Amino acid sequence: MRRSSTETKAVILAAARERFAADGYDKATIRAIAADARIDPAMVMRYFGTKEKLFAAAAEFDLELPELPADQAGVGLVRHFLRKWEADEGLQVLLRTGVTNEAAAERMRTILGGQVMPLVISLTGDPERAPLRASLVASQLLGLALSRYILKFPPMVAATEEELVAWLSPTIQRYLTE
Amino acid sequence: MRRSSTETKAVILAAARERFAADGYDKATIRAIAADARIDPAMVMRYFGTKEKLFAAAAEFDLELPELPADQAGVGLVRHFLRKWEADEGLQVLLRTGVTNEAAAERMRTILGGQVMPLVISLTGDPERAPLRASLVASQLLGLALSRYILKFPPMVAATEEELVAWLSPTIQRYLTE
DNA sequence: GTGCGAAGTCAACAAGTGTTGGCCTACAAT
DNA sequence: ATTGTAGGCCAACACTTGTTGACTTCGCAC
Repeated sequence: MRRSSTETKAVILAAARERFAADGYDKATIRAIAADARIDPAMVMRYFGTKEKLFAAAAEFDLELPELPADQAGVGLVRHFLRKWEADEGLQVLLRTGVTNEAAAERMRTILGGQVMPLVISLTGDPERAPLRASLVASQLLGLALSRYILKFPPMVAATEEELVAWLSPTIQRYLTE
Repeated sequence: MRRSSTETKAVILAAARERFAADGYDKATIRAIAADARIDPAMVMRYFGTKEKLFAAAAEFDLELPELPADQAGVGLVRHFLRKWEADEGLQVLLRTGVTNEAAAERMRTILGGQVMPLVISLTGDPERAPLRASLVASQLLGLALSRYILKFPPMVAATEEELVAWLSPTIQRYLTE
């Protein structure tokens, strides 16, 4: 039984996302990805050309930040971030490899500048301090993901979504409005 | 000109720290470390046995958290963390590889439990919520390091120590006392 | 000077990596 | 039934990695 070209490409991409998210760029082997997709490693090269290009495709990512009332931005951002992380492997892919890979780090900077900053500007109407505000917000949210999902600090793993929202949202709110 | 055994071992360890901090465990090659130390790769093995053991030695780390008056803990912790990061490569070594290496992640959990938590307990006198409080503090401080030193978000890189202390210390203070 | 042990080098290994090119083989159109 | 083509596989390449063991050389004690 044979798969269509687009089908196979999608299967490979899904397997790649999973592996990159779980293991990071270097430890996610073309052979391992191919095995997950039940396919020969050569096919991965045929469809994506190169491991770097495969990663670029797997790291495609949109935060899909919602419009938010300014006084609930903190709560909304923390909750949205947590749900996005758990629903979409893209963020984990980027964080897992951005730490040791300049291209992935650059991608995260681009997301900060292209997706987070515009929201902060529209929320605060203050283009001057928006870059710093956006970075501070990102620092706390990425720190959350790091300690809960990557380093797995036990209290962060045990905490519920609502507890985390309650603790972190005032921080985010202050970074946006103070 | 020949070096003594202990001298050589120290030179290797210093080179290893630098490489592990800059590149992470996998990309920091025994050969690269040896070249930095102007020595044959075989010597590294002779002195440390194995790459894993060399890493364990290079990742030895003490936060050296100071005693702090409870009402200035936020300011003190942020400032101490920033200075410690810049003075000692140990933290960078751990963060750069903890993201894709379970042993290093475990080490960070140990530091959280063995060094941060005790301070939080002595600061708050509340052993019940100390684990969560300590984790929240760590999440913001590690997020800071991540965005400033690893991902290099431009506004975080440009900010001065005092600006960062001013922004982050209320957060830390609240995680400790609220 | 002669040894001898410690400090250092060299060459090679086995395993794993991304990547390539040639070869099959199923399937739909003719 | 034949055949062309697109999907798939296999074996091998060139290279890098950690690691090993045999060999060399320096410098001090006698």
